[in-house]
Amino acid sequence: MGPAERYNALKGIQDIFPPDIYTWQKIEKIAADVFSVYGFQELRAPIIESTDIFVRSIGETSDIVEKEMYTFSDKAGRSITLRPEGTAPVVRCYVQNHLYNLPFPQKFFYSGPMFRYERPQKGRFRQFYQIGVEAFGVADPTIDAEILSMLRLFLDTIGLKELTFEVNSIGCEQCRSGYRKALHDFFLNKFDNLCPDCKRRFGVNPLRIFDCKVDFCIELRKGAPRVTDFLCNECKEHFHTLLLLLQTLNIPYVINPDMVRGLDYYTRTTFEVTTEHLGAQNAVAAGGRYDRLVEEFGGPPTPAIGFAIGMERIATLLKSSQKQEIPAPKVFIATIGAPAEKEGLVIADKLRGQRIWVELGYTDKSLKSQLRRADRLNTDYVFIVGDEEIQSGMVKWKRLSDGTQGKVPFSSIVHFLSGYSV
RNA sequence: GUGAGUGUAGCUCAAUGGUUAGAGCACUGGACUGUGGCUCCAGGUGUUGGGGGUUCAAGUCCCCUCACUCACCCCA
Repeated sequence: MGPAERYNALKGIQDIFPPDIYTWQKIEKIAADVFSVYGFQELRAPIIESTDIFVRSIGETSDIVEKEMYTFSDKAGRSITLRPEGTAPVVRCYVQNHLYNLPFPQKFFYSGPMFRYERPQKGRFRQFYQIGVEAFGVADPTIDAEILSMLRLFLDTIGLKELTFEVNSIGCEQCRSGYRKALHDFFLNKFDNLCPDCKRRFGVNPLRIFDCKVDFCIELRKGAPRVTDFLCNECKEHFHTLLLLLQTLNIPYVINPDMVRGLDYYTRTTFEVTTEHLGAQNAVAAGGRYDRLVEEFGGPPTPAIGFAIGMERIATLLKSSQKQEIPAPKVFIATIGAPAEKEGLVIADKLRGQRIWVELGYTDKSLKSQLRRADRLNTDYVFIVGDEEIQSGMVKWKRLSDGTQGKVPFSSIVHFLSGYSV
């Protein structure tokens, strides 16, 4: 690239602008509309936090903390991190501001950029946007079902199809210690045959061996104990009730006993919504329960559940499946000559005062080119103002959809367009 | 961090190692001097990502570098 193009956005970080921005606005609007009928209220947490907020919640051995965080020192030498996910800041905010004293249950949604230092690929960026929700205070699986119902309503409203809801339960800490031991015993005598990645996983988090796609690892893990077989009675009951509720709500789901989450704070319910149309990064939304996290942040024991939606991934799916809706001006004022240009500006001012979108033609362009521009903007009405119109006090109008035209007194333009005002 | 692929006009892409690197779309103007879409005509842009090498000759082959893309890893 030449000298004029030397400055580029950082790797894996993209600009969003028209026409794509309209897809993003649509996603945000539908999310806010849908979430609000479930009683979720917006919460804005900062995008930078003390590093240990993420280290302690996500887990020191997680990939995110080990190698993906944007961490740096501020001028006082404090370790600061750009948030790699949204839940930890919300929980910090919840505890710090004693939001558990708000009317129960407390339900929040948020949206904004997250940052992970990863190699970019399809559907994966270093700065990416999530819309997330968190519900605090309810242990009952009813709210798990509500959350999934809310996610379904959002995805339905936005118009996405061919999605799979995968659910699982990874139990509480008690179930998992028993399971971890059983898993350890199972893989111990197979250790030498595991792939290098899985050998590492064995020591760090044996659950992730289930994520491996290497053929002989898939073979080796056949017959391995499943976390669902190790659930305690309470967790088992919780999971079964959730599944019944999902059936009651006609939410089709697939139990994926291999689904493990990359963040350590999850307990019991985990879920993921996936698609076949996004390449390797196939999750459009994911979440789960985190019943211990509030307590770990110094708050009262508070069960909680949430999920996050990947905005880029939703936008990508929408762009390939739906025609992009681009807003168009209602009025274009084409003018001929300087006096007319001045008159056009006055008319435009009046219409804009009525909240009507008006574009101006500017007289350094021919009438033809002004009309062409009006057409490309997909304008509804063109007003033509020249010497004749100023003489007669009548402005010419033309409706571009069918080419009909007529005249209207300058003073009646707002009335003429009355159907278009707010 | 690892691997593979791709870099040519604003965009999508052509060009056997051989003259002055082309086409479509888009943009601007004209045919129609005050009327858009359809048609026709005209117009402009490139250090072929950058650097080095091989060759009589490199967009094309080789090396380095940068960028992008996809995949692994991991995840939204």
